[in-house]
Formats: sequence, structure tokens, C-alpha cells
Amino acid sequence: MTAAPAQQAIPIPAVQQALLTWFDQSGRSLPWRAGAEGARDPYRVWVAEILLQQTQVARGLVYYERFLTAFPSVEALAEAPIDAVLKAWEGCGYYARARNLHRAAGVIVADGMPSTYAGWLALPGVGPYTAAAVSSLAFNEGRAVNDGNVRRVLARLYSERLPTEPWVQARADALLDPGRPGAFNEAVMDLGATICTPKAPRCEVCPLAAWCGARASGQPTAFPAPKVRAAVREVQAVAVLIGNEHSAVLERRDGALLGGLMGLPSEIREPDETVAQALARLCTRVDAKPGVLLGTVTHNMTHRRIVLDVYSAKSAHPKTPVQDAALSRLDHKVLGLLESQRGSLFEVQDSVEGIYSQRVETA
DNA sequence: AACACGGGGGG
DNA sequence: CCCCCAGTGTT
Repeated sequence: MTAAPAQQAIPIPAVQQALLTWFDQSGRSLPWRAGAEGARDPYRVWVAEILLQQTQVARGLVYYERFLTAFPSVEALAEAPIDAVLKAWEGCGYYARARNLHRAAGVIVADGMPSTYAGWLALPGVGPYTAAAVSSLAFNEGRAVNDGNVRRVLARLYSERLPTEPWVQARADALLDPGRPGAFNEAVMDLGATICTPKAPRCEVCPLAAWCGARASGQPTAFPAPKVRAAVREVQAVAVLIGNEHSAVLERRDGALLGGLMGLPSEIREPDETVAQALARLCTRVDAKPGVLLGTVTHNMTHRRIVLDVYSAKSAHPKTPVQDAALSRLDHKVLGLLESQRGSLFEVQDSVEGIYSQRVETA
């Protein structure tokens, strides 16, 4: 019995050349890639990189256009009120990104646009990935990005099932083409997004197939091994609708969850608490008189399943136009619930009380 | 190191 | 239904 042959070393120059040749022919054309290679508009690259954190390109395109139209320059972004920034980000998720963009814009206008990895890394919302991306794409700095695409491509190329962060960064640093750092970074990400995909990689057209350990194994999707994920926990909550879907009492959410957005007044229902108790607690806090149950809305997030009982309520507090507020999908769902109920009524009523009386009569 | 943080696309 | 996505900040 002979020992297994030592793994063939990856010829780095050949891989670089194959990847860049493929990229020059097949790389994606994206709106934030305007301008010369290695000298892109840093504002546009920065916004795109923040937007694309944990967000797929196809989806990011819509928000990118909306955001750049609203805030064409870092000065425009810095001068805008935070509510306008969140409104432009509405529906995109991970709203800390929008808050940090706004904060960082203020820093940039005051101190100047950073031109180095370290300078970008110091800004809020900019971590190692984004600092490497902006400094390489806009300033031609030799920094290798490390994102989900890079992790997957390198784990497969080197057939490493459990790539650690330091391992990925070291491999990416070693593979980076110092002559074209920006193009190289874009090339790895394009490869990961279009060829070396998580579920169904197109190995037959991959420029790196000749050297890929995962392809040689016959099980490319086994690399990297799937991550263990935390269980989704269910959260019970109550909310009150004071007004209607066009004009309602809204409050600003603080804390981490949907922080900065507006929403219907709500309270988490503790496990030892009844719905009535939670509703009473909520109504005391917002100085409102509870009404009837309008319905229950469930909303799934990555690690939370929110079950929200929505009640009508009355209050002397001023109502604000819903259209102008930045709301989460959850709150839009609640307001949509009201609208769908309205459609089933005999008469169009303009008040929650009217809707409920109709439901009672037909029940 | 582990967790929190939105929302949607695609198998 | 499940996994993943051009990650970052907090604990």
C-alpha cells in the first residue's frame, strides 16, 4: 500500500492569469464599477459595498439606484436628516448600515475622504471586508477581500472543509495579483457569484477547474462544510394601531432590533404574561385606550419569528402620515392586514372601529 | 468566539 | 423549508 500522494501545490501565477483572463471576458458590468480599474469613485464604491453586505447583488441593484438618486454625493448624504436616509434604505434590512453610512458621511465631509485601508477601517460600518474593497477598487491598494464568495472559492480550490477566517485571509493575500488588486478582488467575487455558486457550481466552465481540489473530489458542494446556525426563536408581541393605514401614531424604535425605524407602538409579551396584560402595559405606556383585536401578523427574520397581535386603540397623541416614515416590513405587513380586511367589507369605512363593527355583525 | 442584526432568492 | 448572501458591531 502506497502513501497517498502529497497534494499538488496550486500554481499561483497560473491561477491569477486564468482568473483575470476570465474576468476580462466574463466579469459583470455593475453600476458601481464605472471608472477606470483601480480608480473607481470611492463614494459610489463605498455605498455599494455597504449595501451589498449580506445582500445579494440582484437585490442590491434596486436599492443602489434609489440611494444614489437620493444622495448623489457624500456631501448630500452628510447633510440629509437621518430619517431621509432610513427612508431610502426602507425594506433593505440591517438598518445599522444606513445609520453608519450617515455617521461616516459626516466624518468624511469633516476630515476628508480616506484613501487607505486603515483610513476606511476607522469609519463606522466599515470592517475589514469593506476597507479592503474600497481601498483596492478606488485606490488600487493591494488588499485582498475576504467575503462569502472568497471563502467558498478558496475552500474549494484548496479543498478545505473548515476554512477559518485567518486561513481564508492568508490564502487570499497569497493569491492576490499585486499588479491588479482591484480587478482580482472583483474577479474572485464574480467567480463565486456566477460560477462557483453554493448549490450548483458550474465547474465545467470554471477557469480554475484544472487546479480545484473540490472538483477533483467529485463533491464540490461539500466545501466548505455548512455552518451550524442558531435556532429561530419565537417572540410574542402586541402592537396598537391608533389611526389607519394612512395616518397613525408611530414611535421610533430604539435598541438593536429595527433601531431607528418608525413603527406601531409595541411591546414584547413576556412568557409569564397574558396578551391582555401586555396590551394593558403597552396602552399605559403610550397613554392609549385599548380597542379590539384586528388580527395577528407573523414575521420571519433570520433568527426571530415574531408573532404580533395587533389591536386598535384610541389616543390623543398626534397621528403622522405613514407614507413619510421609514417602516420595517413587519409594520407594512400590519398595515396591509388592515387594508385587506377593508376590502372584504360591504362598506368602505375610514376607521378601525367601523371595520370591527362590520366584522362583529358578520361573525 | 458567539451572537445579533432583515429580508429575499433559489433549490 | 432550508441555506445563503460583496459583513459589522457588541458582548
